[in-house]
This record gives sequence, structure tokens and C-alpha cells, in this order.
Amino acid sequence: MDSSPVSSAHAYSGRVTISDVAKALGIAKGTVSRALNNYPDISETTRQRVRRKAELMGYRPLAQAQAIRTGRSRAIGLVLQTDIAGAQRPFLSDFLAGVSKTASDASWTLTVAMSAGGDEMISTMTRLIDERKADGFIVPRTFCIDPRAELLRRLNIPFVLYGRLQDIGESAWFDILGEDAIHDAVVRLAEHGHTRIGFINGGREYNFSALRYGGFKQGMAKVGLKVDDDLVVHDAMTTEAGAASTLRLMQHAQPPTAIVFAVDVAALGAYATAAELGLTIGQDLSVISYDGLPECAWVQPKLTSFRVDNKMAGGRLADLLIRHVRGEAPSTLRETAKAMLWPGGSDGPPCRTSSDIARHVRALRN
Amino acid sequence: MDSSPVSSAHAYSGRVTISDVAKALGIAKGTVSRALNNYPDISETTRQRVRRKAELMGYRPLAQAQAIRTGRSRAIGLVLQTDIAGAQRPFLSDFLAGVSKTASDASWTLTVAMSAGGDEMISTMTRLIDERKADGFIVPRTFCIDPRAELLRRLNIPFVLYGRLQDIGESAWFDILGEDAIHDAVVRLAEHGHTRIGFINGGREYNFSALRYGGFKQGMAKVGLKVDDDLVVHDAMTTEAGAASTLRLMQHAQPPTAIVFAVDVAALGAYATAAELGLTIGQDLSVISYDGLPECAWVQPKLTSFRVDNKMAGGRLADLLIRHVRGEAPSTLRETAKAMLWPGGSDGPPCRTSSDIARHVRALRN
DNA sequence: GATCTTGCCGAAACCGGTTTCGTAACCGAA
DNA sequence: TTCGGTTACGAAACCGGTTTCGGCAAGATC
Repeated sequence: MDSSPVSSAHAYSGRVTISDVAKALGIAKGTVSRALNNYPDISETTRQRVRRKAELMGYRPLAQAQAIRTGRSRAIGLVLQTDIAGAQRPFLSDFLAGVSKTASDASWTLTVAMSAGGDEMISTMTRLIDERKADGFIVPRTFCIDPRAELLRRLNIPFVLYGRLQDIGESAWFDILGEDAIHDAVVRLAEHGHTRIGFINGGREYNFSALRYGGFKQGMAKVGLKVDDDLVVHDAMTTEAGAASTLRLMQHAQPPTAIVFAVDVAALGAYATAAELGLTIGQDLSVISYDGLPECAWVQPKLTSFRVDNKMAGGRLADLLIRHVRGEAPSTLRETAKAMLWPGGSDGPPCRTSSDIARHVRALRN
Repeated sequence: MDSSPVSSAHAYSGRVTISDVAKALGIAKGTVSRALNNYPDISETTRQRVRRKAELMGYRPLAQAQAIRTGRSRAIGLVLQTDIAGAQRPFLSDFLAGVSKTASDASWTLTVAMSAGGDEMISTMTRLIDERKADGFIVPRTFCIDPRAELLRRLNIPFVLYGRLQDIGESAWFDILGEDAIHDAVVRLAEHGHTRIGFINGGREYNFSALRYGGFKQGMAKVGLKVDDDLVVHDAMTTEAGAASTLRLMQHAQPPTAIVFAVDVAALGAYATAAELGLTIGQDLSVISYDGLPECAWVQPKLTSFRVDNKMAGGRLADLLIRHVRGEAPSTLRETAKAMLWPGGSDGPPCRTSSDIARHVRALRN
């Protein structure tokens, strides 16, 4: 709350208003408004005349002023979560760049808020909505059951999901087909000759984890391998968790010769574990992952991963949201894209058998 | 530009307006406004009564409506640059979290735009200013001569720099004392017993590079070492550049036994070069860097670095900007903070002499 | 007791847009 | 020529706030 009525008066009042344009043309400002907004009761001649003059004078409507009447200020809301251990950190820059570029090109702006999860996030969103700081929202990293989506749906605010929901309802969304990538990863490993393939999944609360697990199972079925539940671990969303999960799999009586990871940050943990166990990634243990973080190229050997184009994703999401706000039906606003294989040196034909590795690990334990 | 006058009419008009509050109290809406904005001509009794009622009814002023009269919409503008190779990528999430949190607590919002450098960035900013989407700006990653600062200064728009300028003028700013950190890094290395210390600096266009170079020279003077210009490289802002610069220093006739880096991303490149040359980081070659990226902990041995608390920085910047917009004089809005040493295993007493390393590198070359 | 302040508030103008409503001018048809 | 219907625009209301202005009532001054 401000504590003083005094203003700093940094005026910058050189703006051209709609009245200026109207006066310059000798017509009513309402007419100018309708002309610029394509009302049907304006003659084509006048419309063109107004357009040209406005352009010439450099008139740009004040979004704020439009908003108080129309309720819309051409702003995209994006609410990010802070408390997840760096979960979206690496994507963020590209993602924002994509959203911002598309928004900018349409003369929209981007309002960003970050907050801890749960109630705080909901209250942040409601504040943005109450103050009409956003006409609609992009909801990234969707949970299986997502309170943000429920809130927005209840309030009838347009939104677009980055990711899908279990109960998709009427929602608009964009998503990368992670399940296909995981499927392809399994196939690639099988082609290398692997038969013991593990899977280290992401957090159960995220919807993508269920999808990627599905992709893993389908891939295994495709190549005629049975899924061994002992070789599947869930909830690895950090490098530490990835390392621990890898260790657990490698200590199995019949360890995998290859592991598919649902997310890169977890996969990077495998390097530490492999080093600890005296195993060479890419030879003793093949790893394929998903996300395509720049960090994949920093480790030795480079991590083979399915790269997600987050800039493109941001752009598509912004486009879908803008169209949604403009009135298109959400069920027509759904898109998918594919992740692209980024081959590194972390996968290849198995150099040792599962039993061989088991012996090695057992020996090390003493 | 919209192509249709039809609206989607997702009303959500359950808002409490100032008129609602006025009617409920039986007073004029102007009185309510003045009461809430601490005008001196409102009695304390009335002020309290209005406050309470507004709170109770859940009244929240529409920033847009306020803006058209006051010119201020309680929005912080942040314009980021996309085309710099991932330059701000790792910081971004924490930084945004800090800005957003502080803004939120003051009922402000954050408008983010990303654009390529130069003209595009300027036009993005002018659009935001013309449409009054931001009351002031945070200008991160300041260049020695910064066109953004010049624009804002010319238009008389409040802004706060993250970093300092050569020509600081009347500007408000916040900065981390990188020069002190670099100074301390040199001292630390000297205490380890190093006498040949190199410095790999960041891009010349950034103001911080000049400052950190100054810190390096002061540190060397402090410990009584002469700066050898051959052991100083500039413009290393990527891992690749860092690797190349390291190689260059190590091929010197009298290579350094320790290198100080201005930025982590460059320092990470030293690992690849060291591996190539058969040198062990932390033993044959000590490295200390600056930024404190999470990636420092991913490499072996962990990179000793001066950690910058970007979340705190974001918060401080937001606070300074808000105060600036509210009218405080920019020259009173200047703060600094210190980076904190994050010891890893990448520095220690030299295991080999400079001449020894030189022989080793020469031998390898054949 | 009359006048002058002063404190406090209501009324209305205003900000820059959008939208409704009314009507002059033009059209074709009777 | 008259009439009903369009077409195309002006005028004014409106959105939700802020700010100016003017005046009433209570207290202070003489």
C-alpha cells in the first residue's frame, strides 16, 4: 500500500491519444475507435483514412484504458513455481523467449509471477485476475490433478496448458510427445542389443510421468521385451535422486545394461553413480534421457537425449492462448510436437552382460 | 491487430468496485479514493471506516483504471536479451523469483519481455512505455555504454540498473561487488602458495569485466605479485571460449599454476582443457571462479566459486525500483552486496611448478 | 455575535478508451 | 413525391478509478 499521496510526476505525456487522431481528422473519437476495431458500420473509405492517419501519427491505444471497458489488456499471465528444486530452471529462458516473442509480435505483453506452490500460487493467480493484469494464463508443468486449471476453469478465465491433464475436459493445450520419445529410446537401445532395460521416471504428481511410463511400456512391447518392475523407479526429479535410483538398479541381482530416464536432471546423476561403481557410461551402461538440456553436452560422454524445443513451445502456447482469449473454442486449440533425438556418446552396444556387471558391483561392495 | 470486433465475453464481473464500497458506506466514491490514498483532507475516523469496509468487502483497485489517471499501474518492466549465448540463462529463474516475490508483496506485477539486442530491444521497451505496461524498468547485465539506460534517461522513465555504468550519472543501481570477490580469489590462491596466477575475464562490452579486472590487479598488488599481461585473456563468456583461453595460457612458456575466472561458464571450460592436457584440476591447476552456478557442483572436482544470490538481488532491485517510481531520488537508491565463497576442490596448493607443467604440455604437443 | 479559518466531505470533471443510441443523408420502391 | 429501410457517423454514456473545486459546519478570533 502506498503511504503517501504525493506523486513523482515523471510525466512523459507525449502520447498521441485517440482524441488527437479524431481531432486531426475532424471526426468523432468514437468513430475512430470503431474504425480501428473493424466495426461494420464504418465505411471502407473512413476506415482507411483513420488507419492511415493513426499510423502516421504513431497512435497506439493505451491497453489500460481499453481494459477498463473491455476487460482485456492484451496480457498473457504466466505463473511459475519456485519451490520445485530447479525443476524448470534450465528451460525457463528459452521458454520465456518463445512466449515473449510471439506475444510481442501480436502487441501483447507477458506478466510473470513466481510463487511457491499450493495456496500461494492460487492467491497469486487470483490477484492477477482480480486486478485484470492478465487476460488468460499459460499453465506450465501440469500436475495430474491441477488446482490451477481447476481455479481457472471455475472462474471461466481462458488458459492453455503446457502438458495434458488426466481429465482434459474442455481445456486447450500444447504438449511435446514425450511418450513417443521414450518409446523410441527403448527401441534404439534394443537395436543396440540391450535386453535388460531399466526406466527411471519423473515425479508421480506430474502428468507427463504417467505418459512417459506408458511410452516405456509400449516401447518394450514393440521390441518384444518384458517389463521387469524391479527395473522401474519413480519420482526421480533431481540429480541426487537420479544417482540414488541408478545405484538401486545397478545393485539388482540382474542389473540393467541400459537405463532410460524421463528427465535429464535425473540422468545426469547416473554419471556420479557410474563413476562410483567403476562403470563407464556408454559402454558398461547405456543411458538415454529426455529434455535436451545444454548440460547434456558438458558431461563425458555427452548424454544422448531427446531435445525439446522450449522456445517453440512457448511461442505456440502464446499463440493458442491469444486465440483462446479472442474467442476460439478451446477444444480446437490443441497441438503437439515431437522431441528430437540428440545423439551423444552415452548409449551404444552393451560391452558387458548383466551378470558380469552384477558380479562387478557385488565385488565392489566389500 | 484484432480482426474482429466480437468479444468472447468471459465476463467474470464479480469484482467489487470503488463505487460499491462508497455505496455501502453511504459516502462519495471520491472520498473513498482519497481515504485509501492517504489524502490529508480525510478525517482519521473516516479513513479507518473506509479501510475496514474495503478490506471486508475484498475491494482491490483495478490497476488499469488507476493507471489511466495516474499514469502508473504498479508494474515492473524487465527486458531481457535473448541472443547472448545463454548468458543469463542459469540466473534467470532465481532472479525472477526474487523480483516477483518482492513485487507481489507490494501488489506490483512484473512484465517481462525478451528480445534480441540493439534496436529490437529498444523498440520493445518503447512499446511497453507507450502502452504504459511498465512504470519503470530493471536493466540487467549492464553494458559499459548502455543504450537502454540512455533511452530511459532521455524519456525520464524510472529505472534501476543491475550492475553499474561507466557514466553512472543520476542512476539508481544495485550490484554485487564482483571485484572484491576476484580480489579475494587472488589472495586465497596466493595463500595456497601460487605465484603464477592467470586471469580469464568476461566480455569487454560488459561493465563488470572492467571492474573484475580491477579486482584482479588489486589482489595481485595486495599479495605482492606482478601482473603478467600474457596471463590475462578477455572476452571469454562461454564454456568453449573458456576452454580455448585456458589452453592458450597453459601453452605459455611459463604457464600459470592457478587461474581466476570472471564467470563460471568460462571456468567450466577449463575442465575439458585440463583433461586434454592430462592435468588435474585442483592439483596441477587451481581454478577459482565467480557466479556460483549449480553446475559448479556437477563437475569433478567441484568448482570453487563466489556465489551470487540472484534471488536476493532480484528482490533488492524490485524494491529499489518501486521506491524510485514512488518518487525517491535515484542517487539515494544504490546498494551493493557481496558474493560468498563456495569452496570446492578446484583450488589448493600447487603440486607442480610452472616450469614442470610447461615441460609436460610441450611434451604432449608432439 | 459576526467574521474568519479550518477541517472534512460531496459533486463533478477528468483520464483514454469502448459501446450504445439516435439521426441525417442517401437509397430504392411504391 | 413520399415513404421505409440502410448506411455511416456524431453525441453522449460508460468503465473504474483520481483529482479538483466548492461549500457546509464547527471552532477560533475579535
